Amino acid sequence: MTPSRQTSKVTLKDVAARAGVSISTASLVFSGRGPVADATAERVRQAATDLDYAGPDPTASALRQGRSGAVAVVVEERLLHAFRDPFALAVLDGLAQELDALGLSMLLVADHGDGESNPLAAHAVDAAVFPLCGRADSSLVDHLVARTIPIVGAGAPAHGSVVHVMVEERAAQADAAQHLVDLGHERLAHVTMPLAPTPPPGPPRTVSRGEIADAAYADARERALGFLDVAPTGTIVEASRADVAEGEAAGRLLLDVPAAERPTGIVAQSDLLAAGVIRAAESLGLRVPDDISVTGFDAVDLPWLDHTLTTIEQPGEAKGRLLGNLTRRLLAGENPSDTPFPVTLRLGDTTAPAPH
Amino acid sequence: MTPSRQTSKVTLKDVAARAGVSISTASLVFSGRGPVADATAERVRQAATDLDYAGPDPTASALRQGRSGAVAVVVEERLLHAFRDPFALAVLDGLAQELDALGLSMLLVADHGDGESNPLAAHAVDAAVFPLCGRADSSLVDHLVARTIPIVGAGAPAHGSVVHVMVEERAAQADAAQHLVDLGHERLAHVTMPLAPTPPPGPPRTVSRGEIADAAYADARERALGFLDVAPTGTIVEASRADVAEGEAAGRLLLDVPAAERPTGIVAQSDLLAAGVIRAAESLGLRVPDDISVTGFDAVDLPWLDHTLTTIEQPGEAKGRLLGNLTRRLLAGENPSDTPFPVTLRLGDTTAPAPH
DNA sequence: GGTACGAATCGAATCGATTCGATAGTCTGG
DNA sequence: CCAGACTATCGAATCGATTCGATTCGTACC
Repeated sequence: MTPSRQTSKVTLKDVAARAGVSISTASLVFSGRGPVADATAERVRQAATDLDYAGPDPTASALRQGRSGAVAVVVEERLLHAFRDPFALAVLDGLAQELDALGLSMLLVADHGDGESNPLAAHAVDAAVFPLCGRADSSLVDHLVARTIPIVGAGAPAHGSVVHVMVEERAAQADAAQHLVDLGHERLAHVTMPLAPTPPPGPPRTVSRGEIADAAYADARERALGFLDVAPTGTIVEASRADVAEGEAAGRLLLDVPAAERPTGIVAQSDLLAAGVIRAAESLGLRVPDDISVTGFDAVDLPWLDHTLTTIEQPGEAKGRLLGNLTRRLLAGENPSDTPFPVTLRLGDTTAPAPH
Repeated sequence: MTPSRQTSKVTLKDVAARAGVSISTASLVFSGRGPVADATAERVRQAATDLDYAGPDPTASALRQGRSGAVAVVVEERLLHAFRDPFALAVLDGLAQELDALGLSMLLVADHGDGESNPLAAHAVDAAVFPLCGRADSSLVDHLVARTIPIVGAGAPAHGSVVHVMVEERAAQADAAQHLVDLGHERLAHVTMPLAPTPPPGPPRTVSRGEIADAAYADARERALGFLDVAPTGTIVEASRADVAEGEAAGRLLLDVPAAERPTGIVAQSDLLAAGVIRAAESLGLRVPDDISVTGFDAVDLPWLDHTLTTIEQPGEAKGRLLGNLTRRLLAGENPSDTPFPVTLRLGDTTAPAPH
């Protein structure tokens, strides 16, 4: 219904013809790369306007130049779950800022894990980023390596060609546990994020040391090991998702028991899980931190939570920017190495000396 | 440091040469489009394996076929803010599901609004989606139209070439307000989302009828008009962001006044804002719904909220899928028209008869 | 006045595939 | 035994730009 539907696409050739110059000259006008007389440039621009030319075709340009201006951002789960955690969102945001400044766009790619469909085979990208710690191996990596596309990751996938931003998950989580021990807590428990891509559905469940060691997700595994370093006899419960509802369920599982068996300190692997645990505690009539101490991980902003969590401070936006930086350097031909990303324990009001 | 860095990229030509067939035959093997003898196909595949060929170059393929397999998903703000609302995330997720099924990927594009840099000029996309209601006009639209790229939107941008999913914002919000009137409430107030891309920073503020009429964001404007249809004398407050913190600030502004002036019913334009208002009320010692009734919009899942909001039910995932469907039909050459998306009032426990 | 130089422009090769029409070879049936 | 149908393969054109080396032209300098 538009007044004049263009019958065929306008190309640089058409513009050049109308301006009375060669295609190469017209190209120079748009790329601004070569010396072009002002008058000529103006004629070309006028012709482009007349013909409604929208600029050089990005595909053709990409083919010739060998770069597409897009970076694949790979997430494992459905977007809904991947970005429900404010921490993931912060990382994405930081990454977006950095890439934006480089004129790169993000191609959101879901890695379903079935080696079958390869969502990347059909797309031209200049680099790939795995911004969230996922499973240790991804079939996508082999493909990317074969295409000689640089890869940046946040702890996963584990592969020699992936440049990583590395967090000392184990030590950090041990710090949180040690903090509780220092406060006199003796019965500690731990709530993990999912240990594998498809955790057993249903309510949170207690997991064994062996299951920890075999966990497919490195971040969950390392944090659990850090907890065990400090509290070797502590109970460990796996949430099937790292969100408030699962955290609350895990909290109820741990806390809805006779007082003598009840842990007094709970180390959660994420702030959302910690918030859930706190909700569980309070709904059972237990006060935080008087009766129960709780720690989180990430230090995200939860305006609806009436506590300041004791947690591991991990600035997500900065992490995302760092990922972006590594991407830039790889694209510039540099050879950056894995980069540590420091995190620290932040004291809040959800931990206090053990009761009694 | 990889053992054998390929000196030059492997192309279809190399594979064809090694397999002893023509380029065209090799192409047929990968696209599976033409009749190829099993033995030949096998030889080609073997050659590809030998040479570490990662499949046809997506850029070249895109150029020849005229489609890139990517869809631009345009959001206005920084990603961090755009997807902080679970509703936005749900829409994105539904859209992702639908596009995934079509073999399309999402190119996340931030529309900064400055007509200067055009993030889309450099990228090949087959369609563009504006999944969240944003400002009425975007300079990107003209560019997309010139490139004859189909566009789908959720209420914005307003342009003849954009196919929309349409929500009766005004009527829906009026329903919520009417519900409060039916319960006997006489002093009503309204908390709006930002009315324009860059709302005055600082705390929420009361806005005039004129500012409503001039609002750049159609959804905020229409909802406010719906509120006014029912409560022409109600107070209206604009939040500078649609999140819990701003909702709480707006709530305090409205409720921290002498009881005689205090509204007994507050209609918020989003669930997050409503949750914030509830927090403000409770921190002032007011009970919801006994003292104050509050309504939201969207019916998102807020596991941390100890209420079931009375709200407008707007299934975000379904909305996203609908956007995906329209995209599919446009790409298939169909000519779909704007599609209504029904929303309904859902009663929860945050509204009750007016006190006294 | 002729040569050398720089600026502006152009022609043609190239990026790496897809696809159409042509050709060679195989099989069926009358 | 040959016309007709069908299968497998190939050559060449094409998608729409970018870019390198060559060409043209005017000017400055000796």
